[in-house]
Amino acid sequence: MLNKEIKETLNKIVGDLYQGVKIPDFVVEWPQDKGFGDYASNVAMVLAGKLNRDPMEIAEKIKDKISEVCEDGEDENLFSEITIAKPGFINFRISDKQFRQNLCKILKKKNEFGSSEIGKDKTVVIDYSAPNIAKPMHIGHLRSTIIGQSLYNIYKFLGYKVIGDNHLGDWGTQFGKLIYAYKNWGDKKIINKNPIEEMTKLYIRFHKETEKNKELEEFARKETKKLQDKDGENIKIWKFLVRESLKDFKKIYKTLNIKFDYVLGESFYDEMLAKIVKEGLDRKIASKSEGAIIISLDEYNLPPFLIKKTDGAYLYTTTDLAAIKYRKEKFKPRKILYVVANEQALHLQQLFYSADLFGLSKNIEMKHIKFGMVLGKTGKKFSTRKGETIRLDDLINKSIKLSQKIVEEKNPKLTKKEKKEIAKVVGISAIKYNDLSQNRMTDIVFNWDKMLSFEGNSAPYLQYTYARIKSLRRKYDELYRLDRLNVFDKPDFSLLKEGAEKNIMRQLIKFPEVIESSAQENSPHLIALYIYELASLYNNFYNSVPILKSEKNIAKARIYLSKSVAVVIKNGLDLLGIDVLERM
RNA sequence: GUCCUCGUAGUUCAACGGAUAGAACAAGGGCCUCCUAAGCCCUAGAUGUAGGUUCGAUUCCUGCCGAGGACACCA
Repeated sequence: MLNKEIKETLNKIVGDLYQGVKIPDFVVEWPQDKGFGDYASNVAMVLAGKLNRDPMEIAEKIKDKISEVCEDGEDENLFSEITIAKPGFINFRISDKQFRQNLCKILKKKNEFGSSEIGKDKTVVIDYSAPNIAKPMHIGHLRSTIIGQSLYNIYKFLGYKVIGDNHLGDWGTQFGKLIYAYKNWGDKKIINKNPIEEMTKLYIRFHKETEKNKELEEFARKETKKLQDKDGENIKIWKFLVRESLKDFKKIYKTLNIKFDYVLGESFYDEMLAKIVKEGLDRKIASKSEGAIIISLDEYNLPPFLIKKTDGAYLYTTTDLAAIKYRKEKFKPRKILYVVANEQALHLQQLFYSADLFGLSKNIEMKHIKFGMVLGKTGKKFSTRKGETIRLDDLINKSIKLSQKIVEEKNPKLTKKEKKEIAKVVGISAIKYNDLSQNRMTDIVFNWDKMLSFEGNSAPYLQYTYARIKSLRRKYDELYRLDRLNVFDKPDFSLLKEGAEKNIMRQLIKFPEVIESSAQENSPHLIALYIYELASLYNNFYNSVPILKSEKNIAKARIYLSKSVAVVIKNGLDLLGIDVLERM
């Protein structure tokens, strides 16, 4: 990757020039204004501060040295020009040859372009989605699910061994409530017809009744305890709920193309919980407090972590600790990423410190990948208990329906089958892209119009760009089908001299760097942003120069440039878990 | 009360401490006898507030104001 090469070169040169000086952190980046060059570095300015000298003077020296190291002759070199600018920037212009070679590389590597081996022999566990059993998946699960899957794809593309784990909420107090409601108010016939639907109603009813009768909480607690003690009837009801829920979840995962390597719910760790707590007590990590067992986190300035309740039942805290232990032993990961909403920040902080105390986090980077919450139109949290949330299946259906209408409008000539397929892909993509294109920690106030946007910076825009290129390609093949010269000759990219073409080539060369930084920052949105910029540059090009109608050799070069763009758009969208379309 | 996250055009979002703060939607104007107008081009419009750190701050630090969230027996 060019940014790394440049950084290395600079490091070496600065090391030579200023021996014995510790080189401070500096960056090699893309200047906002391409007038400055393709890459820029602030190395002279950071050095100037340290050496107390004029940055321009240092920049000049570095520049001269690079010119010495590199030979002249534009075609052989990485750089065609190095300049220095105002406060002390060193700007690099990449030679045309590099750009042309990069096009060849893209066309050769195709769907491998942008991938790497930097993650070789490293394992990363990603914990995402994690819906609760016996409730429909709702809007609140969307971000974790989509962002998690995208991170999964990105790490995999970089050569990591990735373990996707869906830590289902299939254990705990909520089941006491559900079991109580099921036993007392449930009508088996109705429930069997539509299990999750009916159980959700019962759940909501439970909370309503509790407001009138506090005793219910106590009854529910008892049912939970009975379940955890493996009471036959309760286990049976529980199994039924898990089975039915999974059926529903799987439908949604299939639609959204979400995959897991493991689906280890909280119940999976049940056996380990007593041991963990005992170990904690034995090693004096945990202690008794007010009848419960806690891990005191005073030294980290955090509230205590409750791992066993007064009534003897365990909590998700205990389960989460057990899960770390299990993952550490089974997968030996470098990293564990928790793709979980912001509201869990405290819990995860406590969890990570507790894991530290247990010595579980040695050599493992545990990270909370947070995101803002999706809020109701009142600007407050949606409440499942009050039944006000938006169901994921409803959202998906609504989006597909809307996109169906738009396909009909825009492209009535397509066959019915095609329209249906396009509507499905576009509808789902729009929802995904809406989330993945922003890294916002701010909460999202849910809004149908924004969620289902099909214009501007949206998935359909990118898919449209891709489909356009595919269409060009089909026409091109037809046009030159019998032209030997054009069939066998390689494209001559040196014919690409337009500004719009250069802009595209500049953008294409960045792709591998973007993927790497998106993994580093755990931010799929960097990829989304990048593809959007690429598509935008391409559409500008498309509208400003003729492609098929230009001179034969230029047409060929432009077609292959277009093809490179299509490859990169597809690779990028793949990483986001978004499908492309041949036509739309 | 303590802690966490966030305040950027009318709206939704960009900008590893860098050069003139970028887009999209909405508003106004233009571009289909020409490769997909789900597109392209042009116009107007923003860093909550007061300080500090430095060559340089939307970004880092502190105070204030505002929004959301969390704060031991739910997950």
